[in-house]
Amino acid sequence: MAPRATTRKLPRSFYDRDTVVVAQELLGKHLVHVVGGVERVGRIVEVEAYLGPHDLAAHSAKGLTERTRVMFGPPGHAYLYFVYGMHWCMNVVTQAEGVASAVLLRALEPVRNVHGRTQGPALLCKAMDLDRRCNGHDLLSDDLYVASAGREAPPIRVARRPRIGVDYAGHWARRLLRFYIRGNAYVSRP
DNA sequence: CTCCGGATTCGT
DNA sequence: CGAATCCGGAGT
Repeated sequence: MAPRATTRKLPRSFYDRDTVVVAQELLGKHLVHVVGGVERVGRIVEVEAYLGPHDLAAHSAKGLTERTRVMFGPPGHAYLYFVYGMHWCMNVVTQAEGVASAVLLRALEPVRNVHGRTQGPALLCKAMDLDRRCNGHDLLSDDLYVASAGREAPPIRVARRPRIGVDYAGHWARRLLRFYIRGNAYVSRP
C-alpha cells in the first residue's frame, strides 16, 4: 500500500541531531504502529528529553547495561523500558551511536485506531500496542515510525516545564526538558 | 544469590 | 497517599 501523500516518514537525519531540538520538533508529528494490518496513529503532544550519561535523570546515567543498550545505539530506534512492575514506556533514540540520549513520548492525541487513553507514557504504550517486542525497533521500518503530519497541520505553541517523576536527579530535575503543545487537551499534566 | 527501587497509574 | 507488581542492577 502506498503511503498517504499527506504524511512522510521522518529520515534518520531527523533523529541524528541535538536531543532538545528533536524533542521539540517531535511535537505535532504522527506516531504510527501497524499491528495485524491495523494502522494505529497518534499525534505526539508531550515529550521529555533525556540528554545522556551526564543527565542524572536519564537511564544511561547508570552506564551501558543490558537495559540501556538501545539508548547507546544509533539514532532513529525505539527504546522501550518496563517500570513499576507493570508499565511500558517508549523513547526515540537521538544523536550519534555512542551518545546515550533519547526522547520519551509522554502523550498522544488519537488520530486513527487508537483505543483508550493516551495521556501518560504508559497509557500511550498500552493504547498503541507498544511493549517489549518494540524495544530496539528501527523507526525507519514500515510498522513503527514517526511521520510528519502533513501540510494541513496547524501551527503550535510549545510549553517548557521540568520533567515528571525525576526528583531523585538533583538539579537535573529542575531543568526545563519537558515539552508539550500548549492548550492541547491530551497533555498528561498541563 | 538476595535486595532495592523505579522516566506510572489507580483507587482510597 | 499508598498499593500494585516485576525485573534490572548492585551488592554479598
